[in-house]
Amino acid sequence: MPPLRPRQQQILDFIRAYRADHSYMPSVREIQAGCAISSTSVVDYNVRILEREGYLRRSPDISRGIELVGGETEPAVELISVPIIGAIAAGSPMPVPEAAQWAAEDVETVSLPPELTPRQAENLYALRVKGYSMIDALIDDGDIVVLRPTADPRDGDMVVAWLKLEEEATLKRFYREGDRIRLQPANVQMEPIVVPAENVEVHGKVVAVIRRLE
Amino acid sequence: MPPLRPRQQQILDFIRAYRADHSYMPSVREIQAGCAISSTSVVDYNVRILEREGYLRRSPDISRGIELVGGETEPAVELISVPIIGAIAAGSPMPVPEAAQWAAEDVETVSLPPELTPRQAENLYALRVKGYSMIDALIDDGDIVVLRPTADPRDGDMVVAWLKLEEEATLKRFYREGDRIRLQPANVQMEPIVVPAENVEVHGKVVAVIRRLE
DNA sequence: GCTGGTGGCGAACAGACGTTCCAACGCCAT
DNA sequence: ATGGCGTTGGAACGTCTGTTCGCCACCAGC
Repeated sequence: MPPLRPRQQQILDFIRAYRADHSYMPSVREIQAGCAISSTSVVDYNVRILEREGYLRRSPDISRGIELVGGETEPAVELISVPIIGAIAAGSPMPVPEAAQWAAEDVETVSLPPELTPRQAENLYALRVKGYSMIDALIDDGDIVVLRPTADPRDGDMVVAWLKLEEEATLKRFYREGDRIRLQPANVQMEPIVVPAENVEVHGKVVAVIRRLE
Repeated sequence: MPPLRPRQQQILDFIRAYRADHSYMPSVREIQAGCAISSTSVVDYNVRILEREGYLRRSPDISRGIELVGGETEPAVELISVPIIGAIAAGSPMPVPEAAQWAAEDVETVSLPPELTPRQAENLYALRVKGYSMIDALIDDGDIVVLRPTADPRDGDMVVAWLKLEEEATLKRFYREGDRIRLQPANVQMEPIVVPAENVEVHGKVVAVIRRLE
């Protein structure tokens, strides 16, 4: 980006400052007054340059339709809220994500920062881990695992698997091996388990793990 | 707050949905079209009620001057940004947080959601874990550990400890035992190590661990 | 019946607002 | 000078947009 002219920098600063006080963007005439410019056309002229240089975007013919392109435009859309719909523990029945639970008001939620948000962020849900049965997946008691529903995971994905016979939920890396499935602990020191495909029910794949200490 | 009429709920939902797609607020006529209302006066009538009930605020005579009153006006204060000032691995020198690094522009950062933010959130920094040497603390290669500087941790805190003799950084729970210090792995199956206090340098305590898969 | 309150409808008004056009100014190389 | 170029000023145009006003449908209570 080439350096901005004083006028353009002034206008950009004004827009940023305006945003701190209002939830909407300034109009051309407010920018004019705020920067002591004598004509709206000068504002339009310079805003047009700012748009060309990539500092902001405009929606034509829409009042106050300026958008700052920098990160701080809409943090709300970047911080997605994920419901913690239950707990997961070996031997306990697996909570299944149901749309009915999502709407409930009293469900605890975690917010995912942008860095943790997966590309496909729909229908995410979270589970709180109870006990130490997931320790071979490097998951501690109390950790939050964020999941995306998948019935058909790819090899190497970390999935939450329900072993029907053993009636046990487990968190492992998933590998298909013919008609059997190898579930590999994340901890390299530990041995994998291999089970028939029909004994495994994959509920979702892990997209993030969050541990809060202190 | 009294329950909203269907029309008002519909309008409120539309405004919230609109907000996800645009950085500006909808005009009365856009609400009209989006809610299949045949007159702008109906929109005005119901928006006026929504304002009276406290669901939103309006700036008179200002285009698109609706503001949602709900929490998402200033999410910036809830989402704190933590710099990732380096990597941590056994045998490599410990990165020390320095103010100089914080201001640097090219430092990668993580954002902590409100749920992860500790009560005392000042001078936080983060390290990216390299290798599998922290696996007994349930920390995987690539994990992000968020730290708060502490020279004097309390028993049971998970700390970043630098073993001077071994020239090794490690992540363990910290217990004082007379003039020695016991460093207890988070993984209960593993044995603690006990070292003289003068051989240990505590750099910070872990307040969160973030693991991103996929 | 009459009445008042609620909610919807359509049209019109007035101001807010983006956009355009043209003249003029300073600056610099020709 | 002379002309091109970037920038400013002033004004007007046309649309966008909030607001208002009158009218109607429905319903409950008198």
